[in-house]
Amino acid sequence: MPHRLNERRIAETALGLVDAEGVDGLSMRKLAAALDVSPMSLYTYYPDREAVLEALTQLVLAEVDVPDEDLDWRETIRQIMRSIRRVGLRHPHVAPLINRFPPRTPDALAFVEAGFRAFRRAGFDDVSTARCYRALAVYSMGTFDVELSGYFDQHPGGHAGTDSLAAPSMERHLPNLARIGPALAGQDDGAEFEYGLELLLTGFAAAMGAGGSR
Amino acid sequence: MPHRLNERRIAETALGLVDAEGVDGLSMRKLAAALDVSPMSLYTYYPDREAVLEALTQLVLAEVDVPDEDLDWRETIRQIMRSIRRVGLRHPHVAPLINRFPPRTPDALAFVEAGFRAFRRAGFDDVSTARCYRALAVYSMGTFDVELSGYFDQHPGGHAGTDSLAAPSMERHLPNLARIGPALAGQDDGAEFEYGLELLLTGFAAAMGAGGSR
DNA sequence: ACCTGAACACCGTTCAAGT
DNA sequence: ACCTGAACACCGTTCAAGT
Repeated sequence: MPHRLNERRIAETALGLVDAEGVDGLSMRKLAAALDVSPMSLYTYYPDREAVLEALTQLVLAEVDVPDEDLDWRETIRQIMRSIRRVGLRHPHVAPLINRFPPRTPDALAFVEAGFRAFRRAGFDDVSTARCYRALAVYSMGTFDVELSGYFDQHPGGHAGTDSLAAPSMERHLPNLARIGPALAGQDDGAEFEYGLELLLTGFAAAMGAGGSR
Repeated sequence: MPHRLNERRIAETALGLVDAEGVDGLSMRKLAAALDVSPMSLYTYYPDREAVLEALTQLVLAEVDVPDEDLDWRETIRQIMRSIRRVGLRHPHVAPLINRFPPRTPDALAFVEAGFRAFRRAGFDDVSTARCYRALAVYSMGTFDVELSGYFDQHPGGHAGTDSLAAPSMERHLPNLARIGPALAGQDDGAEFEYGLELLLTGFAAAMGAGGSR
């Protein structure tokens, strides 16, 4: 009765390691050590390290909340998108993996199905729904990219470049960048997320009204 | 007169390796071999592998075209965004790096400055310009994520899952996903990109008219 | 300063073998 | 089937040394 290894326990332990030390901090050897087994025993359950990363991503995607069924389609999408963002903020090191591995397990697909249901209830046809889903996927992934890796923190003109030696030369050659930098650095992540989200929802609604499906 | 090593030549050779073999295919040892020097000589020019990846990304960002100055602001943004997408398609293995490393060199920042100029000419204030720029950054990065890694090709309900053994059970438990899958698989990347882009531009224009800056 | 070879501390995964 | 230890073919980077 030694170790009771199984797919789920391996994925959960791997998720803990990635949350704690980042994706690069997850090695098959460290994972095995954390489970108190030999490295090669993991290969009974997963063909390679990539499969472990995919599996741990499914666990995280399953954390996305499914809204109540009686909501307006806009509010349903808002709640799903906000929950996705919260999950990303809770697992910042997993966010890049979410952008690589689509949901696959039934638990991970629950929020996708819920979103599709909302569009259908609202009268969107399948092609329009696919189009909206794609736009929302693009938006959540892009949000992870800019928000969770401090993209604008390192962006010249933002906080980083302001008081560097290069600043005078930047004002000369890139005056607009220099002027807009502070506005970029002062952005509120949550507010910008809501702004873009409403912009998408408004666009979807307009396409609907113009004859998207009826 | 041996090797004439320098920052740029290293970055260009590294870009060639990444284009050919992917990010994982770039090792300091292989890069050194391609330049016919010892691995450690690279560390005279770059502190570590990460810095080499950042440098090669700057080279790629510098490939983005800067539109003519006499264009409408919408058309300026369209042309910049399309050029970014083309650059990503030309260097698919570099796209994930573009999502991690902001433009830093003057050449890489040229298109950013051009975009800021266009917004300014159109009367956007700095805060609105920063907001639009962020939304466009989110959009281009999300586009790279979904388009260049075949996100929807592996997505259940799309091409992959259709004729698998799990299909019947999926139709039972995730009926909307099953129905919308084909529409997702049939999407035209270019058309969807244009759709989302117009949606953003329309939203920006509406915010302007409603008193964004005047 | 620029470049080197040797070494250190790791990797993922294959293999042959055990139960 | 499940798990093991040893080995292979790599890594990035430190170090001490050369010019």
